[in-house]
Amino acid sequence: MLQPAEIDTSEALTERQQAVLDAALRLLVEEGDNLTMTAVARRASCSKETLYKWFGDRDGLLTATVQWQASKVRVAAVDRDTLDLGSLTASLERFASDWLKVISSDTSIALNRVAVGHAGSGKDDLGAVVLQNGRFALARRLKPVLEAGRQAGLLEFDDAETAFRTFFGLVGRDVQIRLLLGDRVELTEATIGGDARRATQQFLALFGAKNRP
Amino acid sequence: MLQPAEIDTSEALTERQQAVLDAALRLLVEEGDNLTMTAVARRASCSKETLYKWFGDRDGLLTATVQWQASKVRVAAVDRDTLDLGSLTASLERFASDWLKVISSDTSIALNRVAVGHAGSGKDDLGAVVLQNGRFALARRLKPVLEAGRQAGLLEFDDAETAFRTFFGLVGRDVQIRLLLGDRVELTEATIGGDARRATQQFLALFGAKNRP
DNA sequence: CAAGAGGCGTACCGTACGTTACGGTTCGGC
DNA sequence: GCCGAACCGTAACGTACGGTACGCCTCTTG
Repeated sequence: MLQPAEIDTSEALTERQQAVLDAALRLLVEEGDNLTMTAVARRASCSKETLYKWFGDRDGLLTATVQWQASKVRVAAVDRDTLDLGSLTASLERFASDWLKVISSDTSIALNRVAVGHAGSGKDDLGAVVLQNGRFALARRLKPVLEAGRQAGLLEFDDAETAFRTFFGLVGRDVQIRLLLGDRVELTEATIGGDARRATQQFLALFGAKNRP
Repeated sequence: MLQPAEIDTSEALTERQQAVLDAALRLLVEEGDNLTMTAVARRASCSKETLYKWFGDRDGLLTATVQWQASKVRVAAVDRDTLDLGSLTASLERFASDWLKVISSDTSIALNRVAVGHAGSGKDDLGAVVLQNGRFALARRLKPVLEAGRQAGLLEFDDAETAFRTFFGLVGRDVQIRLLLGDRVELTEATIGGDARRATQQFLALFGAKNRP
């Protein structure tokens, strides 16, 4: 397991700095890891000296960019006052659909690509950041729902982590690795919805309580 | 979908050339994508000129290395003369276990990392090569087993591709992306075996025929 | 043994890019 | 209106690395 790498999203970012990071982000999506500091400066209409003053060096800029994007995708957790099979199903489908939308987005693909590329040559911890705000953030948001489902007698499982990982696998399947490797998987709004429903039904078939309350 | 990118594994590789590629492979595992031609030459005890003569340029060397590794992991397909639930289960577990072993190996992680890094900046087609010899090769080997299971009345599904992708998801779950991003997932022989059994049971629960023959 | 090919080691070139330095401009505060 | 700080644009520096050239060695072939 990696370090918590807790992100304090605020960190006092100026409007201007956020704009610069947005520019860097757009450039990252277009150019991948071979963006240059000069290009970022030009795109953001700022000087390189400012970039170095604000972010230290190239790696600093990259991590700041990744964290900045991460701070934007924070999705609201689902409310669970009245929990019946219908609302549980809806929640799971919503999570699945949101997740598929995220991992198939241009920015997510670009960010994961550079993070994967940087992992191993342990210069920075982009991988940890992406992991924390991707896979682990999803787990943190979904597990309460699973626990609530178990409390309500709708789900049966021993370990929430294992249940979550199964759901994760049923939803994502081969999509993320294929996208990262450059395969153009067709993911329209419709197929995402269908996949979300299918994954949810499969999950319920595996972990749904046999005798409902 | 990417181009077929059919690999002719032989391509007349000299013993010496294979040795050079092995050196490059080892270096790739150690250094990641920032290996230099000089380092490869030194490690392989050959001159850079030879590298360029044999492989054209850096990308050529990389693709040759990836293909060379790919040509080594070709796993034998399972025989299926007597197909009952026991042998089908064993086959599936074996596939799952082999697959987990592959994706958690150092070389696979390194290769996937550089392929992911290169995808998008469409210089070469490392992503296609890795995909063909990874995810798609697995599908080609596993689908006949699934079809045979259906023929024998042990499995029920409409689309073999969909069934395969579900199996893929149940086996891999979050393992590959976590490994690629640098998370140190604990994957001992024992846990791999357990995961393979669990995934297989879940798959059978979802796609096993209700009334066995 | 002579000739030539293939290959090793190394020096070298060109370039791209990270990083730094500097002059000019805007802008808020006195 | 003046001062200093922040910042823009750009030029300059240093280095790392992809790619090439060349001299020397070794081994095969006639």
